[in-house]
Amino acid sequence: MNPQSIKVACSNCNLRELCMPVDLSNEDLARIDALVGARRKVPKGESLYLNGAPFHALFAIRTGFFKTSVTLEDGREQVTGFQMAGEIMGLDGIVSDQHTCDAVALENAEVCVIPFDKMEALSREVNALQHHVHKIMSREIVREHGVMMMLGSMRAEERLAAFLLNLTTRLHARGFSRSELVLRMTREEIGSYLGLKIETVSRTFSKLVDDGVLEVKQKNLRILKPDALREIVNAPAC
Amino acid sequence: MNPQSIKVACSNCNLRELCMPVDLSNEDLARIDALVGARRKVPKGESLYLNGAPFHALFAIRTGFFKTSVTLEDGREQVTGFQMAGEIMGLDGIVSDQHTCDAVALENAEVCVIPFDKMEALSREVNALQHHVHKIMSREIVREHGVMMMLGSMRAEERLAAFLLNLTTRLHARGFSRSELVLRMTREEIGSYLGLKIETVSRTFSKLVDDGVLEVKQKNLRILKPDALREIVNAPAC
DNA sequence: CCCAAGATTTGAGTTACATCAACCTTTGGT
DNA sequence: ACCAAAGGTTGATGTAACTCAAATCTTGGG
Repeated sequence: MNPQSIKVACSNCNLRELCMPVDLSNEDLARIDALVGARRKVPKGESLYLNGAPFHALFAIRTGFFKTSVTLEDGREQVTGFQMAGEIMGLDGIVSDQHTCDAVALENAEVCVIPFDKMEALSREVNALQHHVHKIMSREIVREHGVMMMLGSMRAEERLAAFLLNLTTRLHARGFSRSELVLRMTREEIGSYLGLKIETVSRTFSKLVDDGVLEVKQKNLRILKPDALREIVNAPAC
Repeated sequence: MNPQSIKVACSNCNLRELCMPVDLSNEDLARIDALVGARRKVPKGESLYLNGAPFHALFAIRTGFFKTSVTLEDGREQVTGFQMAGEIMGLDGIVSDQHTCDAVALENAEVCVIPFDKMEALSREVNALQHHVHKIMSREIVREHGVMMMLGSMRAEERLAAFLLNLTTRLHARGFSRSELVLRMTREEIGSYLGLKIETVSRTFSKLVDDGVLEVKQKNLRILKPDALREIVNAPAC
């Protein structure tokens, strides 16, 4: 198929149920189609936006994989999340009309650009869209509560187990295997996200392999005992 | 003044500029007045809502001080934030129509109850309100990025310094001193928020006192060297 | 006013994770 | 295809923060 012939339209996007409200009338759906102005390709390693960049749009990931991170003056980076197809990025920029974190593609990616002023205008008219936007932002707040719990209260093995379960859950919702996955990020990025050093991430992976919970071949993982991962998260200090 | 005579109205609320959009017409302001259904008193130690409770309203703090926290199955609690007058609580409940954290008053408090369906309806008509709500949610997301940075990348002394600077900044915006404050939370709650044990919090306070940065008398703090606190946050590992 | 329960501080010893270091593996540019 | 650079693993050692323990201080109910 000719790339140019791919219609930029939510209505025939196979991610629709992930990033758009359900139960829209055809008319409303057409209006939402009109909302998505353009697509943008982001090659692996390049940024979708950087801290300080002016904010004017949200981004819905069509394909690819991103990390977001904040950086301290002295250079310390904290990865705040990993985002995959169907997820919305850029919410951090609304409050100050500037982005306050970096969003970098971890593999070649393509995003739908959703101009925020147009989205606000349309969500005044389409109630389902309005509520959907509120839910997306609320979901992000709740997700971050989980990260805070992980960083503040869990030990290394629990953090890694929680991270892997979270990844596989989201991948499975996108039609991938529950038990096999390919990590798109480096050990260092995992460590930054989990508040651990790279050596600790590596050792914790090795321990899970020794325990027969995981198979690890580079970035390819196979989860042999998903219940063991769940036990690690729930029944910790033992 | 008779308590009953206090009018429930944003238009004459001295916190208006903290929790409401500015530059509203008198007409829009009146409609926002009508939005705030009731006030609710929350005595010290009691909850405004708990994890699992049905969500139907946001809450604007009029007086008092809250903590929010999430709890793991095994009982570990992670404090996710401390909230003071003018701040909005309950955003976590939107995504699933249930609250997903606990909100507990750390001193006698009073909140304005903002029914969420009414707020959505009005924000379809008052653009400034709509954008204000988006900003509030975005601000919370950005705040949580900062907490993640704190938990994932800072050492105990940096975390406490960042915490104190954040508190005094917010208190100062409400007309309080930049240098003196009264902690409304226990050392344990500070520790939970900062991902530290109570003994570490206590020792870190003691070190800051030894260094002449702080005076601590119970929950009363005086910041003697605010610049020293800023240096601790920015120039860490030394 | 008193006392029990809760909160805080401080000291001593322990540990999970970090740091330092060496080595191995993979990747991408020429 | 080669090689330098980047990513990853593993071992030895260090340390910030945790745990355990005891003493002190504060607070609220009767």
